[in-house]
Parts: sequence; structure tokens; C-alpha cells
Amino acid sequence: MIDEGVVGVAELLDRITARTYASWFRALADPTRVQIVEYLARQAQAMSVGEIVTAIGLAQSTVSQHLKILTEVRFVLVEPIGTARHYRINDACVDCFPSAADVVMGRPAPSPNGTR
Amino acid sequence: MIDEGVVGVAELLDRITARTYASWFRALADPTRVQIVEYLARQAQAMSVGEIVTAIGLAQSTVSQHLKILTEVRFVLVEPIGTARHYRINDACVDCFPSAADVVMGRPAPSPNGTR
DNA sequence: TGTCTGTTTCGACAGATGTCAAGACAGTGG
DNA sequence: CCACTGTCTTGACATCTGTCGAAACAGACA
Repeated sequence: MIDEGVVGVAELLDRITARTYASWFRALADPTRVQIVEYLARQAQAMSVGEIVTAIGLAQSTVSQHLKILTEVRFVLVEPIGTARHYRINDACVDCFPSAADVVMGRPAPSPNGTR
Repeated sequence: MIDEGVVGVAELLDRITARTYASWFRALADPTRVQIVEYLARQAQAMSVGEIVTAIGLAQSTVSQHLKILTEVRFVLVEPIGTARHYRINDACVDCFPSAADVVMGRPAPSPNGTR
């Protein structure tokens, strides 16, 4: 996809792709969001906002804002349950995100169905 | 009420660790820095600032600022050569960064000498 | 209907960030 | 010594970000 050019001319990662990767990294560029993601990743089931707020210890509007950011990049998924909303980690992103890190850091991306 | 679970305990990732991980992700939370890292990762040798500036196409002071950020988290290493400074990717971080991503995303970290 | 309850959105504010031009700084070579 | 060259630092500016309280919103239920 990146298409190594002809001679040693090292082309740049195109701006669109770079911006996409950056948006993924930016989603985890805040300690609170790191805690939220790591917390959700360790839960067997989806958690309500109230439970996450209790765990994190910040204002509910703040946590809601972080969850919005995390859902926009689809690191976490949301499912409405009655009047509540339950959030859970997106297993697909658990795979694709470290792979993106590999690519940016110059390592071959792991095979899709692969023996990672 | 929060803890001592009937169900899973689910402690939070401590703030210090979360802040450390977040600082790593933040270093790549900008498209320009993603391009710089990916560019350096594809180079066989260390590159001068001037070469990087040419590749990136932004002001020299801007690139210098980004390189400072990347060296602070040690994603990039610098070696002075005469009046110039050459930057290269830090292979150790090429390993540790995707591993950190694994941890945050709730996957077991790859083994240190691992068959990754 | 009206009132809970759980959640999102809004408005505000301090602080961080990305960018550039201009200036400072350190080797190198005349 | 002076000038040149490559790089870093500074100052300025607009924009973005994290946080909170307050307000808005929507489903459940009396």
C-alpha cells in the first residue's frame, strides 16, 4: 500500500494515513483515557457510565466526554440498555491498534489471521 | 461499596503508569510526528535535520520542535556529527511501544525475548 | 401525566499544542 | 579573528484540550 519507490528515495507516509494513525494515538494520549481503556479491557462485560465514573473518580461529564472520544475512534463500543449505556472494549481495535504501532515504528504489520 | 467484589475486583491502572503510557501515545498523536517516525524507521541510517526538513516540508524550527518531543520519549536517538545532528529510530522503543499498546488494550504483553 | 434516574451536551476557563519568523548558539573553515 | 552553516531556542499567535457545573435529554415507572 505504501509502495516503496524506485531508488532509495524514501517517500513520506501520506498525510491522510498519518492523520488517521495520529488520531488513534491521540485517543490514548491522555492518562484518564488510558485508564478507561485498560479498565474496560479487563472487564468481562460492558460497564455502565456510572460504574466507570466510580472507578475513575472524575466528574461524570468528564468521563462521558472521554468515552465519546474513545467511541469516535471505535476503541470502545456502546450498547444502550434501558436508560443506561454500557461500554465495552472493541476487540477488533485491540488487534489493529498495536499493528498500527508496528507500522509506524517501521516493523512489518502482523499477518491478519496470523501467528502473531 | 466499590471494591471487594462479589464479582471481579477491577482495580484501576495506577496514575503514574497511565501517565507514562499516555506520554508515549501523545508523542505520536500528531500527523507530522507520525510521518517523521515512520520516515526514520524506514531509513537505514541516521538522518540530519536538514534532510528530515526537506522530506517533511515544514519550517525547520517546527521539525526541530517535533524531534525534541520524539527524543524526550526516546522514540528517536540523536548523535552529534560535527556541526550537525543526526537522528535515528530507537530500536528498543520499536519493541516496547507496541507492547505498551498491548497492555493498555488488555492483551498480555509479548514475552521479552519472545517469538513475536 | 409528572417525576425519577442515567447520560449527554453546553458554556466557560485555564492550560497545552502546532506553527512560523527571528534570533541565539556552536562547530568549521577562511 | 570573522564569516558561514546547521541546528536549537524564543516569542507570538491561533487553535485545541481537559475539566467542571449546569442544563438538556430520554427511558422507566408511579
